[in-house]
Amino acid sequence: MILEQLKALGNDTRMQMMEWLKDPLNNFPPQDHDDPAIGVCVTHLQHKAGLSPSTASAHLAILQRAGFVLTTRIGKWTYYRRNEQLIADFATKLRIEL
Amino acid sequence: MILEQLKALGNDTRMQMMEWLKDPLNNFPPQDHDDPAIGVCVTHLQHKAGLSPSTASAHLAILQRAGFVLTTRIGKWTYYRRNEQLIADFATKLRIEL
DNA sequence: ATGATGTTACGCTTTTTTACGAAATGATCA
DNA sequence: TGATCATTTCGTAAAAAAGCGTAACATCAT
Repeated sequence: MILEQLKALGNDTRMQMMEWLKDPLNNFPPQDHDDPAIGVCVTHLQHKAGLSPSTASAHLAILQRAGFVLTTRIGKWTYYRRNEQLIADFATKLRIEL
Repeated sequence: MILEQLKALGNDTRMQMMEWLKDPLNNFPPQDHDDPAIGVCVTHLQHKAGLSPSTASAHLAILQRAGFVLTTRIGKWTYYRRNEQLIADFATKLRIEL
Protein backbone atom coordinates (compact mmCIF):
# COMPACT_ATOMS: atom_id res chain seq x y z
CA MET A 1 0.00 0.00 0.00
CA ILE A 2 2.74 2.44 0.95
CA LEU A 3 4.68 1.19 -2.05
CA GLU A 4 1.75 1.95 -4.33
CA GLN A 5 1.64 5.46 -2.91
CA LEU A 6 5.36 5.98 -3.40
CA LYS A 7 5.08 4.81 -7.00
CA ALA A 8 2.14 7.14 -7.57
CA LEU A 9 4.22 10.12 -6.44
CA GLY A 10 7.43 8.97 -8.12
CA ASN A 11 6.44 10.45 -11.44
CA ASP A 12 7.10 13.94 -12.72
CA THR A 13 3.70 14.53 -14.27
CA ARG A 14 1.78 13.33 -11.24
CA MET A 15 3.87 15.36 -8.81
CA GLN A 16 3.27 18.44 -10.92
CA MET A 17 -0.46 17.81 -10.83
CA MET A 18 -0.33 17.53 -7.04
CA GLU A 19 1.59 20.80 -6.93
CA TRP A 20 -0.76 22.64 -9.28
CA LEU A 21 -3.76 21.51 -7.26
CA LYS A 22 -2.39 23.35 -4.24
CA ASP A 23 -3.48 26.61 -5.83
CA PRO A 24 -6.23 26.15 -8.41
CA LEU A 25 -6.96 29.86 -8.73
CA ASN A 26 -3.45 30.76 -9.80
CA ASN A 27 -2.62 27.65 -11.79
CA PHE A 28 -5.71 27.22 -13.92
CA PRO A 29 -8.12 29.29 -15.98
CA PRO A 30 -11.41 30.40 -14.43
CA GLN A 31 -14.07 27.76 -14.01
CA ASP A 32 -17.80 27.64 -13.56
CA HIS A 33 -17.32 27.93 -9.84
CA ASP A 34 -15.04 30.06 -7.69
CA ASP A 35 -14.47 27.55 -4.92
CA PRO A 36 -10.95 26.11 -4.94
CA ALA A 37 -12.13 23.51 -2.42
CA ILE A 38 -14.16 21.83 -5.12
CA GLY A 39 -11.18 21.31 -7.36
CA VAL A 40 -10.16 21.49 -10.99
CA CYS A 41 -11.78 19.79 -13.93
CA VAL A 42 -9.89 17.21 -15.95
CA THR A 43 -9.68 19.31 -19.08
CA HIS A 44 -7.69 22.01 -17.32
CA LEU A 45 -5.25 19.53 -15.85
CA GLN A 46 -4.93 17.81 -19.18
CA HIS A 47 -4.13 21.01 -21.07
CA LYS A 48 -1.70 22.27 -18.44
CA ALA A 49 0.17 18.97 -18.53
CA GLY A 50 0.10 18.84 -22.32
CA LEU A 51 -1.34 15.36 -22.43
CA SER A 52 -4.08 13.55 -24.28
CA PRO A 53 -7.37 13.02 -22.43
CA SER A 54 -6.76 9.31 -21.98
CA THR A 55 -3.24 9.77 -20.63
CA ALA A 56 -4.32 12.52 -18.25
CA SER A 57 -7.18 10.38 -17.05
CA ALA A 58 -4.82 7.46 -16.43
CA HIS A 59 -2.50 9.61 -14.29
CA LEU A 60 -5.42 10.94 -12.28
CA ALA A 61 -6.72 7.41 -11.76
CA ILE A 62 -3.34 6.40 -10.32
CA LEU A 63 -3.39 9.36 -7.93
CA GLN A 64 -6.95 8.55 -6.99
CA ARG A 65 -6.25 4.86 -6.33
CA ALA A 66 -3.38 5.93 -4.08
CA GLY A 67 -5.83 8.21 -2.27
CA PHE A 68 -4.05 11.50 -2.93
CA VAL A 69 -6.96 13.13 -4.78
CA LEU A 70 -10.71 13.20 -4.40
CA THR A 71 -13.32 13.90 -7.04
CA THR A 72 -16.63 15.68 -7.14
CA ARG A 73 -19.01 15.53 -10.03
CA ILE A 74 -20.98 18.69 -10.69
CA GLY A 75 -23.01 18.88 -13.81
CA LYS A 76 -20.97 17.61 -16.72
CA TRP A 77 -17.67 18.09 -14.98
CA THR A 78 -15.55 16.02 -12.68
CA TYR A 79 -13.44 18.14 -10.37
CA TYR A 80 -10.23 16.86 -8.81
CA ARG A 81 -8.84 18.19 -5.55
CA ARG A 82 -6.09 17.18 -3.15
CA ASN A 83 -6.95 14.87 -0.25
CA GLU A 84 -5.06 16.83 2.39
CA GLN A 85 -6.04 14.44 5.15
CA LEU A 86 -4.56 11.41 3.42
CA ILE A 87 -1.50 13.36 2.32
CA ALA A 88 -0.77 14.23 5.94
CA ASP A 89 -1.41 10.64 6.98
CA PHE A 90 0.97 9.44 4.31
CA ALA A 91 3.76 11.69 5.58
CA THR A 92 3.17 10.46 9.10
CA LYS A 93 3.12 6.83 8.01
CA LEU A 94 6.41 7.34 6.19
CA ARG A 95 7.97 8.83 9.27
CA ILE A 96 6.96 5.80 11.29
CA GLU A 97 7.44 2.97 8.84
CA LEU A 98 10.37 4.11 6.73
CA MET B 1 15.49 15.97 -5.78
CA ILE B 2 12.42 14.90 -3.84
CA LEU B 3 11.21 13.18 -7.00
CA GLU B 4 14.45 11.22 -7.23
CA GLN B 5 13.96 10.12 -3.64
CA LEU B 6 10.36 9.05 -4.25
CA LYS B 7 11.46 7.03 -7.26
CA ALA B 8 14.22 5.42 -5.25
CA LEU B 9 11.69 4.20 -2.67
CA GLY B 10 9.01 3.31 -5.19
CA ASN B 11 10.50 -0.09 -5.85
CA ASP B 12 9.79 -3.34 -4.05
CA THR B 13 13.38 -4.57 -3.92
CA ARG B 14 14.77 -1.29 -2.63
CA MET B 15 12.10 -0.90 0.02
CA GLN B 16 12.87 -4.40 1.25
CA MET B 17 16.55 -3.55 1.47
CA MET B 18 15.72 -0.48 3.54
CA GLU B 19 13.60 -2.65 5.78
CA TRP B 20 16.24 -5.37 6.19
CA LEU B 21 18.87 -2.79 7.06
CA LYS B 22 16.84 -1.76 10.08
CA ASP B 23 18.00 -4.92 11.83
CA PRO B 24 21.23 -6.33 10.36
CA LEU B 25 21.78 -8.84 13.15
CA ASN B 26 18.47 -10.60 12.60
CA ASN B 27 18.24 -10.25 8.83
CA PHE B 28 21.72 -11.30 7.73
CA PRO B 29 24.35 -13.94 8.48
CA PRO B 30 27.24 -13.08 10.81
CA GLN B 31 29.94 -10.84 9.41
CA ASP B 32 33.53 -10.01 10.17
CA HIS B 33 32.38 -7.38 12.60
CA ASP B 34 29.67 -7.32 15.24
CA ASP B 35 28.70 -3.68 14.88
CA PRO B 36 25.32 -3.18 13.23
CA ALA B 37 26.14 0.52 12.97
CA ILE B 38 28.75 -0.26 10.33
CA GLY B 39 26.24 -1.97 8.08
CA VAL B 40 25.88 -4.96 5.80
CA CYS B 41 28.11 -5.97 2.92
CA VAL B 42 26.74 -6.10 -0.63
CA THR B 43 27.05 -9.87 -0.90
CA HIS B 44 24.63 -10.43 1.95
CA LEU B 45 22.09 -8.02 0.52
CA GLN B 46 22.52 -9.56 -2.89
CA HIS B 47 21.87 -13.10 -1.68
CA LYS B 48 18.92 -12.11 0.47
CA ALA B 49 17.30 -10.31 -2.47
CA GLY B 50 18.08 -13.14 -4.88
CA LEU B 51 19.80 -10.88 -7.39
CA SER B 52 23.00 -10.87 -9.37
CA PRO B 53 25.88 -8.82 -7.97
CA SER B 54 25.56 -6.13 -10.61
CA THR B 55 21.81 -5.74 -10.15
CA ALA B 56 22.13 -5.54 -6.38
CA SER B 57 24.85 -2.97 -6.76
CA ALA B 58 22.66 -0.90 -9.08
CA HIS B 59 19.82 -0.86 -6.57
CA LEU B 60 22.15 0.18 -3.79
CA ALA B 61 23.61 2.92 -5.96
CA ILE B 62 20.11 4.32 -6.50
CA LEU B 63 19.47 4.32 -2.75
CA GLN B 64 22.84 5.94 -2.17
CA ARG B 65 22.33 8.68 -4.75
CA ALA B 66 19.00 9.45 -3.08
CA GLY B 67 20.89 9.66 0.23
CA PHE B 68 19.04 6.90 2.05
CA VAL B 69 22.11 4.74 2.69
CA LEU B 70 25.71 5.39 3.62
CA THR B 71 28.71 3.18 2.96
CA THR B 72 31.88 2.30 4.78
CA ARG B 73 34.71 0.43 3.20
CA ILE B 74 36.62 -1.88 5.50
CA GLY B 75 39.18 -4.19 4.01
CA LYS B 76 37.74 -5.84 0.91
CA TRP B 77 34.16 -5.15 1.84
CA THR B 78 31.78 -2.27 1.41
CA TYR B 79 29.19 -2.05 4.15
CA TYR B 80 25.83 -0.37 3.60
CA ARG B 81 23.77 1.15 6.39
CA ARG B 82 20.68 3.34 6.65
CA ASN B 83 21.12 7.10 6.79
CA GLU B 84 18.62 7.70 9.57
CA GLN B 85 19.25 11.43 9.58
CA LEU B 86 18.35 11.86 5.93
CA ILE B 87 15.41 9.46 6.22
CA ALA B 88 13.94 11.63 8.96
CA ASP B 89 14.65 14.78 6.94
CA PHE B 90 12.93 13.24 3.96
CA ALA B 91 9.78 12.51 5.95
CA THR B 92 9.78 16.06 7.25
CA LYS B 93 10.36 17.51 3.80
CA LEU B 94 7.45 15.48 2.47
CA ARG B 95 5.18 16.77 5.18
CA ILE B 96 6.08 20.33 4.26
CA GLU B 97 6.37 20.17 0.49
CA LEU B 98 3.84 17.56 -0.49
C1' DA C 1 -32.25 13.49 -29.35
C1' DT C 2 -27.81 15.77 -29.68
C1' DG C 3 -23.65 17.43 -27.80
C1' DA C 4 -20.20 18.09 -24.16
C1' DT C 5 -17.47 15.91 -20.42
C1' DG C 6 -15.10 12.35 -18.64
C1' DT C 7 -13.75 7.26 -17.95
C1' DT C 8 -12.24 3.08 -19.56
C1' DA C 9 -10.40 -0.25 -22.82
C1' DC C 10 -7.82 -1.28 -27.07
C1' DG C 11 -3.79 -1.64 -29.84
C1' DC C 12 0.40 0.35 -30.58
C1' DT C 13 4.99 2.86 -30.09
C1' DT C 14 8.55 4.98 -27.29
C1' DT C 15 10.94 5.42 -23.11
C1' DT C 16 12.41 3.87 -18.71
C1' DT C 17 13.44 0.40 -15.52
C1' DT C 18 15.14 -3.92 -14.26
C1' DA C 19 17.94 -7.69 -14.98
C1' DC C 20 21.86 -10.49 -16.45
C1' DG C 21 26.64 -11.95 -17.76
C1' DA C 22 31.13 -10.58 -18.91
C1' DA C 23 34.70 -7.59 -18.40
C1' DA C 24 37.06 -3.95 -15.79
C1' DT C 25 38.37 -2.03 -11.52
C1' DG C 26 39.96 -1.81 -6.61
C1' DA C 27 41.70 -3.46 -2.55
C1' DT C 28 43.90 -6.80 0.13
C1' DC C 29 46.81 -10.66 1.06
C1' DA C 30 50.44 -14.10 0.12
C1' DT D 1 54.42 -8.56 -7.78
C1' DG D 2 50.72 -11.43 -8.59
C1' DA D 3 46.66 -13.68 -7.07
C1' DT D 4 42.29 -13.35 -5.27
C1' DC D 5 38.10 -11.74 -3.82
C1' DA D 6 34.47 -8.02 -3.82
C1' DT D 7 32.36 -4.67 -6.27
C1' DT D 8 31.35 -1.68 -10.21
C1' DT D 9 30.81 -0.68 -15.04
C1' DC D 10 29.32 -1.91 -19.66
C1' DG D 11 26.49 -3.85 -23.20
C1' DT D 12 22.34 -5.78 -23.98
C1' DA D 13 17.83 -8.10 -23.49
C1' DA D 14 13.32 -8.39 -21.16
C1' DA D 15 9.72 -6.17 -18.59
C1' DA D 16 7.16 -2.23 -17.08
C1' DA D 17 5.62 2.43 -17.59
C1' DA D 18 4.13 6.30 -20.30
C1' DG D 19 2.29 8.11 -24.26
C1' DC D 20 -1.07 8.50 -28.26
C1' DG D 21 -5.38 7.97 -30.92
C1' DT D 22 -9.57 5.75 -31.40
C1' DA D 23 -13.75 3.87 -29.90
C1' DA D 24 -17.35 2.50 -26.54
C1' DC D 25 -19.77 3.91 -22.58
C1' DA D 26 -22.11 6.84 -18.96
C1' DT D 27 -23.79 11.19 -17.32
C1' DC D 28 -25.64 15.48 -17.65
C1' DA D 29 -27.23 19.81 -20.30
C1' DT D 30 -29.53 21.87 -23.88
